[in-house]
Amino acid sequence: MDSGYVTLEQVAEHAGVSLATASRVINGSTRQVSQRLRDRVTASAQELGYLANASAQTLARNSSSLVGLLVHDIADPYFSSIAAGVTRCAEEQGLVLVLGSTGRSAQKEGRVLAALRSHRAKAVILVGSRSTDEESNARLAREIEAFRRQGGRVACVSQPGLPADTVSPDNASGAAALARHLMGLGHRRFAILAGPSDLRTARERLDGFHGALSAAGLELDHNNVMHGAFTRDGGYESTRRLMTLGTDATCMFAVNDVMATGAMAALRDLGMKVPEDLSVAGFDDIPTLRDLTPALTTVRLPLEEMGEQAAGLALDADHEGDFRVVTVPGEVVARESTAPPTVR
Amino acid sequence: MDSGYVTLEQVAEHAGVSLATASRVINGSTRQVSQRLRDRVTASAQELGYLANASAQTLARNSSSLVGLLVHDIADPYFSSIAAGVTRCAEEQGLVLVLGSTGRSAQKEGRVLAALRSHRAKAVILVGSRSTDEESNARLAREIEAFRRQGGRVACVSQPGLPADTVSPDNASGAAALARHLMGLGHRRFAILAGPSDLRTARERLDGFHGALSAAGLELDHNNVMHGAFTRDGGYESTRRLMTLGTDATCMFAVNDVMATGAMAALRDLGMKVPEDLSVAGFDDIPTLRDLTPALTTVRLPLEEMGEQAAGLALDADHEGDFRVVTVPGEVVARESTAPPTVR
DNA sequence: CACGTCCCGGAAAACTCTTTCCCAGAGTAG
DNA sequence: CTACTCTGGGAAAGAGTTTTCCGGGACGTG
Repeated sequence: MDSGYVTLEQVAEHAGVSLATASRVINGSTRQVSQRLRDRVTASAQELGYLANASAQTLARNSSSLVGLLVHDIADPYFSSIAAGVTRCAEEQGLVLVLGSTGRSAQKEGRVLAALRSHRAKAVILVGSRSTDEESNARLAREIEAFRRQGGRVACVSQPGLPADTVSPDNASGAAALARHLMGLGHRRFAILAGPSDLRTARERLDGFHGALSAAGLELDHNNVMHGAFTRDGGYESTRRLMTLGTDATCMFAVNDVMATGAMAALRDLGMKVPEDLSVAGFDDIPTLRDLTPALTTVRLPLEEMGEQAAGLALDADHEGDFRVVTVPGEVVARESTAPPTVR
Repeated sequence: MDSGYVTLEQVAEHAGVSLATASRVINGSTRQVSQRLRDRVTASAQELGYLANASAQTLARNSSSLVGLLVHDIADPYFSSIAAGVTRCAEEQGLVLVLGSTGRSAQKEGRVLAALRSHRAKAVILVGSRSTDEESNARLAREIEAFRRQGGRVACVSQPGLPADTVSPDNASGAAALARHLMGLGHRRFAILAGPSDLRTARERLDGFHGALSAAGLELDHNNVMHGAFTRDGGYESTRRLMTLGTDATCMFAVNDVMATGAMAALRDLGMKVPEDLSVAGFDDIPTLRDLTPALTTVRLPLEEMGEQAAGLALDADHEGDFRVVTVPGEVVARESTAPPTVR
């Protein structure tokens, strides 16, 4: 019961070959090794219970098997769904996933990125849109460049515009399609829970929705657009505020499902019925939230697949050219939370 | 604009000191370095943009700043909540979190554990109960031992009985308290969605609930205990099965919230009203599921805190004695999904 | 003033791999 | 039969840190 480590040198000695040969057998390099020695080495490794020292390998190869995943909040089902896709993909390739939860802090993000660089991570996947603040985006772009210069690959989800491969939902089109669907039900006056005004994803969904209304000749009353946090509680708060101020809307669009969840809770607390008193629609189609009642009309995004795709982009080593952008369409899913407006 | 790396040697040269001195300054070893040299080194490091090579450090120190977190499924809100707590704690200590999603496969679990060993991870946190299968538990125990022999620390959440520090919810007491609460409402005949029969957590909750019923002189009809998957769909399926077979229960206990969610969906699809036709209670109090209607009566567990506590146990370096067990009490939260039984 | 002690700087070994370079032997073409 | 090319094995040079060990100077004591 030795408590120490078995090194490759010990394996080599046990097998009666040189260190070089042992290394070539264990990691399957380009060089050939005769079947005889090959068997001897694998048998010895097996017998001694050899486990390679990952840091030594990383040091020697100057490249590790680590892959980074940066999300804002892993407890948010939006991110955890994407994370599940990334995990699956990383595991398939025998890579080790490093999870960073940044809480939307650019500083934390920088720290994690530096740690990944310091570990010579093979790739990093940045999930979730940053602010539209030019300066912090520029800093992020620089960090990405530094990462890439060191031989790492970078992919983003939901953050187009960065110097990296990107998987991005078509927020504008999805929101526009949703708007058209809702207009088709007969709605003419909308309220929007628009999330933070400087968040790219929120902004695109708002603009897409707004654009479709305009195209149909409808105005969007400024008083009906509420900005607030991109969370369940943000949706709750914004809705209460909206209702306190009063609104003539017959339908409310929350730019993501968790905000819509908060909205429905607020309406319930206010004694309003969805969809009878007000229709509510969201965006994302978070799996865990599909069991809400009334079931939420929303725009479905294949979150897990998006995670897988991003991982695929980041790990597809032999691509060198321009940055690829995969646009993921959203699909309107009509459920019970929306209905034709009640005639008053 | 060099595309390469800055090494400590370059920093040392730039500062006009030896490699040893530079190392002592940068990582703050036990040895003293004069203020003068200290300043010179930090200035040089700053100026050159030095970033330590983590694998070289790991190799030299034989210990890394990696911490592993093993969950069954990161998309499950139970695990992602706990993960959020662990992440926070790890980040505070400047550690890098490695996420492994095992999908309840002992084999995958073994692979991730080996990877962590190979990286000389400082600690690993195993979340979620394994099966009650003796053999796979023994194998896991051996892996844990191997990990610890290499100097790593181990903590578990919800998996007592392993040779490691443990944070464990008091499943039996929580379920018993819930049972008493439901009996207090007037229920006498219960149905139970019991999850997999070989899953420790599920079993404990079932036994705790059952025990409280027995203590009150109530029988639990075997036909009213449904085993099935520990998931939303498992809950859905089990409920449909139960209803097809027919039941005299007035109240249903699902051993976790996600199963309860599936149960409520199934009841809705069958045209039954909760709680009028049947009361439903769950366990865990998953934050994302708090907005279900009717709101779910459940047993609240402080999931994020549990994650933090586990991380705390695993990272509290100067504890050497026996395995510590932190038992986390659950608190019954009465909501709308349960009500006194309707007199028929 | 001689001697021991302390403090701090540097040289070099150690950590465990990968990979380059060299070499011996076998096979092949002329 | 010579000269050349392959093939596969081994020695050794890295990769970037940490840490041990050694030594020189300052300081205090007798």
